[in-house]
Amino acid sequence: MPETPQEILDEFLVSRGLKHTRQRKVITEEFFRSNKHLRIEELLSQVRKLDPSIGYVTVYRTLMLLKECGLAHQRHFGEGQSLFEKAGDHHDHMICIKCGSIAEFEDDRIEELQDQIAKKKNFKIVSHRHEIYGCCSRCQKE
Amino acid sequence: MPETPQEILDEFLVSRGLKHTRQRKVITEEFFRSNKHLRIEELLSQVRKLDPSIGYVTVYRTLMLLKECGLAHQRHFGEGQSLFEKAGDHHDHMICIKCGSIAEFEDDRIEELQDQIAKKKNFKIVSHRHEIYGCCSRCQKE
DNA sequence: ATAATTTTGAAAGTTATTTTCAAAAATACG
DNA sequence: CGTATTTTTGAAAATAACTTTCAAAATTAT
Repeated sequence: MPETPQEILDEFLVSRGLKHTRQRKVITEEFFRSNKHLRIEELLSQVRKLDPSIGYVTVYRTLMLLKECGLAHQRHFGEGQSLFEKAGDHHDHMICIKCGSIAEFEDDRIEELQDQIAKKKNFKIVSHRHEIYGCCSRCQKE
Repeated sequence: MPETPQEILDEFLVSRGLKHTRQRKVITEEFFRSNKHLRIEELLSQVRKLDPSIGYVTVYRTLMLLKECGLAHQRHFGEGQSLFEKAGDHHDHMICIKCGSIAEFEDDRIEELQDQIAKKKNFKIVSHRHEIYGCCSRCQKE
């Protein structure tokens, strides 16, 4: 029952008549091995250490697949490139505007209040994003 | 003391040695007259009803000025173009993923919880974004 | 093996801005 | 008020960050 990401991806590929490739395997493994928020370019350079022939587009497409089968989330913090993170238990983000570091937080009380607000307007929540921007403790010292 | 947006912009222009132009006046007035979230293109077409010679770039640049002097906020909901809204009392957004309508909400209890979370990590909040995505009551009926 | 499909990587195309540049407008100066 | 100086403007070119296209290469089916 607790399938690994690779197994979930495999099933997804089969269910869609898609193929198994060396590139998809390497990219997926690298993505799940690293546990940070990654830009496409970052994952690309990690993956190229293992196989220099892999191109940007393949990493991009593989991340789209991971998103489609629910194994990854794409985040757009501030401007610029988006970041991808492993799907897992829910959490929100606290982003330092100086160093770019990202801390995660979670608070059931906030989720509860959100639900109340939505219910009052008869709005059906599909997802949400809650990001706190500011200065992390390390950067405040400088 | 309670200066109008135009006055605040004027002071800002003077303080930076910038000039007063007919275009800036029209664009700013239109922006503050309408009270929705506006795309650059939307504001452009409103403004062109008053002066068809005004170009996209001037609207864009004027909005950047309004942002710089704190009179406007730029929002990036989902993908696509960004929206600009008047700065004013704080509120967050509830966005319908079907029709794109935007409702505003505000909840001091959530703000309070946020502050608590930040304090615990010794994080100094500068701003935040909190967006709820889902289906508005009207779209649910279809 | 061979045929039928899907993938891949490079290059071209998109979208939404941003920047550049020469002409036009605004303020400063005499 | 005219002229000089600087800033603006609008059109067009440039960027950033994807997204799509296409012919060659890799997979899977037969």
